[in-house]
Amino acid sequence: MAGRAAVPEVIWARPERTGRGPKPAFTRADIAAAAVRIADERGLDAVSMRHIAAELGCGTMSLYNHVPRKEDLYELMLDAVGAEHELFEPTGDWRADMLRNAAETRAIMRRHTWVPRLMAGVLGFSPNTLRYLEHCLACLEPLDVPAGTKTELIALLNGVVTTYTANDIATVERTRSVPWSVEEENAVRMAYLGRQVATGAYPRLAAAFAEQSGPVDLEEVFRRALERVLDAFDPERR
Amino acid sequence: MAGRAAVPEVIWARPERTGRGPKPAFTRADIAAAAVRIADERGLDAVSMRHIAAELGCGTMSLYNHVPRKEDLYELMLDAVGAEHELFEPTGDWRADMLRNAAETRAIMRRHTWVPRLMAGVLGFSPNTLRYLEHCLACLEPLDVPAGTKTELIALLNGVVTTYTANDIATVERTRSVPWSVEEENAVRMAYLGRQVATGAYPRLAAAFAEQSGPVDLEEVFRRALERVLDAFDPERR
DNA sequence: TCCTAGTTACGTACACCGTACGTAGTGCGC
DNA sequence: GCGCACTACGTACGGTGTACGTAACTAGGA
Repeated sequence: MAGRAAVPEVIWARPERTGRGPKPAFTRADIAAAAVRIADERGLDAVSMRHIAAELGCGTMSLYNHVPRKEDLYELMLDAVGAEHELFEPTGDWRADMLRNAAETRAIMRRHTWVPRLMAGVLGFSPNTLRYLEHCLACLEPLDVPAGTKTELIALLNGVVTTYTANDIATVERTRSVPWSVEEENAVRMAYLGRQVATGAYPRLAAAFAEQSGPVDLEEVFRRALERVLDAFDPERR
Repeated sequence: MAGRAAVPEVIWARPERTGRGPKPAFTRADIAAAAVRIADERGLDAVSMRHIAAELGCGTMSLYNHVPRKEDLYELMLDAVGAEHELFEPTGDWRADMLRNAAETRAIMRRHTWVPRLMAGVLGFSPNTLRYLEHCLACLEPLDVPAGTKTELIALLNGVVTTYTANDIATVERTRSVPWSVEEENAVRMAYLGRQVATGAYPRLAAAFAEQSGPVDLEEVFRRALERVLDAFDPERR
């Protein structure tokens, strides 16, 4: 152990202010809000310490008094958008409540298309994440299964929401700083896919393509996936 | 449209070589292999054009003759590890076959801990992805549901595998270039979580914590999640 | 056969990134 | 009132992706 660097504390365990010295010109929340604003408007890659500082009208290095590392900034950002979850009063219908939670998560991700990318790298138990977890458990109160199963349900459902929504918005986030539109990029990718399938190298895939008439309703696909997951945990449906 | 930049072709649609000029000193596959090697050994953040060039013993800018943008490199990397999927002969038991596919995906991600992070940003229909998709459809041949439902099953299952495995390995990837160990970082995070739960602010979460006796077997949790998803699509189980 | 056009390889250069470090000034706790 | 812990911030360093220019090379058309 001797000589080894100590593990820094989680950002949430670090006190925002200790009392001594000049009054800070901005708070941790200000920084997070600025970062979120930048990510929303100009994409996640535009979230640099310099840009945040510019947005806040302060020097770049001042930020490090509030946020020790950039990775902590990412946790702040995720926590900030986590606050957008409405922690409504559970209705007693756990399926409906969880569907509502899922819909809200999806909506949040649509508003902040960079969220899935950050979630893939950060395992955060931020205050708002914990609050949301607790809220989900409250919604699941009527469900008569062990608590461990409930957390598994929450994890599974959140995972499905994330991956499904991430696929929808991946192109949006990618084409952020590029001189062509999302639709154009999608068209190119779909054209390639169509050409590949047409070669005959993927017969079953081709059949699946041929089967579908008209455009897929992504919202409907999403809804079905959620229902399936909920079914898998519903004692009355098995 | 006039004056607008054209959308570049998907990397897979670009021919590897057109015939004129000097013989290339390395191939696209060489670049992908070098990138994967670096990512495995030193983490995804170490995958820079300069490092790849050093690994290949060539100039940095030479790479751009083979890979127009770095994002394309990411697609190459994902396709390269996609080749590690064993496309076995379907047994006729679609559940067993899909479980095997899922286990392989999980194993691949454990070998290449950077995969989830890349998958969150790249929507790729690379050759190996298409082959894997076709293979999954072959495994699902005995399942008597519409083709659309089968693709939904594949998507849902892959999503679950990704999110579950990503959570396991997120810390591994994060602590790559940092002077403390994964265990130490996890300990700090868990300590914080324990402290928060102990405050009493999250009673249901606390109850869930108290309920579990002994450490959770992540592998078992994973297996259960898969079974649940498969159940949701199994006509004989509903 | 030779010429030329398209490709490859590669060095230089630029704008940008995270952040280590040093300095100056502020205001709470003793 | 003093000291010290804290804030703010400028400078600088080593890294990044990649635009651009140049030289060498080779296949196809004359």
